[in-house]
Amino acid sequence: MKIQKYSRQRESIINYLKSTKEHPTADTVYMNIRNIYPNVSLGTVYRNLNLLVEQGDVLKIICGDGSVRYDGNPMQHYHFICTDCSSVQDLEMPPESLKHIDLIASTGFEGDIHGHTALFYGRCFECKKNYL
Amino acid sequence: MKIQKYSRQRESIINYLKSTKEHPTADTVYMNIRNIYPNVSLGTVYRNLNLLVEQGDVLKIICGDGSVRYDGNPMQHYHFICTDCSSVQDLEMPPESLKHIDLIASTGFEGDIHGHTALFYGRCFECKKNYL
DNA sequence: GTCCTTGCAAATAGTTTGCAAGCCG
DNA sequence: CGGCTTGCAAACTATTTGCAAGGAC
Repeated sequence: MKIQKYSRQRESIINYLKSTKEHPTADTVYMNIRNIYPNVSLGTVYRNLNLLVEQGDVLKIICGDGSVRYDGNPMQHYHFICTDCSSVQDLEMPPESLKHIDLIASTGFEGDIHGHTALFYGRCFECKKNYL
Repeated sequence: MKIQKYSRQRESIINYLKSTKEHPTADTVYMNIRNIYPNVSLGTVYRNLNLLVEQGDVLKIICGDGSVRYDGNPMQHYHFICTDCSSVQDLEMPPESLKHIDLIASTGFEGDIHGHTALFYGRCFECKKNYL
């Protein structure tokens, strides 16, 4: 891990990410940080997001359509994305509850499987209400 | 499904995709089609890939890093990506062997889960040899 | 003072689109 | 012929990077 100095922009980014459950995009982070530091640049936001992801302080979520979102909770957990409103939500399931699928995937495969990524989709609670 | 006319470029793209297990990127498809039709444009390749994916003739694979690859086998199946050489390989496991994880993910979640995407990673058979 | 970090702008990668010409049916 | 498809180039989106000025320690 390389030497790193304090920066209020970085602090502000991580604070914002830890304060929300929205799983914002880089651009949404940028919009929010600009409320506090109006001169912050998008480049700075990207540089810090990459840094935080590298350090393991923030998760980078690649959604099913290739778009990218960030999560201030670095603990391993699974995500759900609503096919109606595109919101990304955390799932409560314990992370180890899917550990066995690596073994299932290994059957008949000659390489070594070390892990997986998974993303669940469907209709979220809010959108479900519109279908009554 | 809209009216569609034959085009040798499209035919050539689907033939190429069905002939390989490499899971090529759009650019790799372009390179290969250019061997047959040197004047084909990248725009045409993208237009046809999107069309084929829409029609369900081809799968679009979003890799863990957000890069995109295409698969000429449209049957549902899971993929493995090697963390050493980045190759993408098909897994033999029956697609229904993971159907139960949607139920696991549903516990404690108020929305409806309709499905999931999953991608396995590790070291492929070829790369494994280099570690003996 | 050193050198990490920033703002700005330009550069890049991947993909899409407008348009006139070309090809299928 | 009508209209889907193409090649070409320009446009676009998301992200990265070079550089001189600013800030942390």
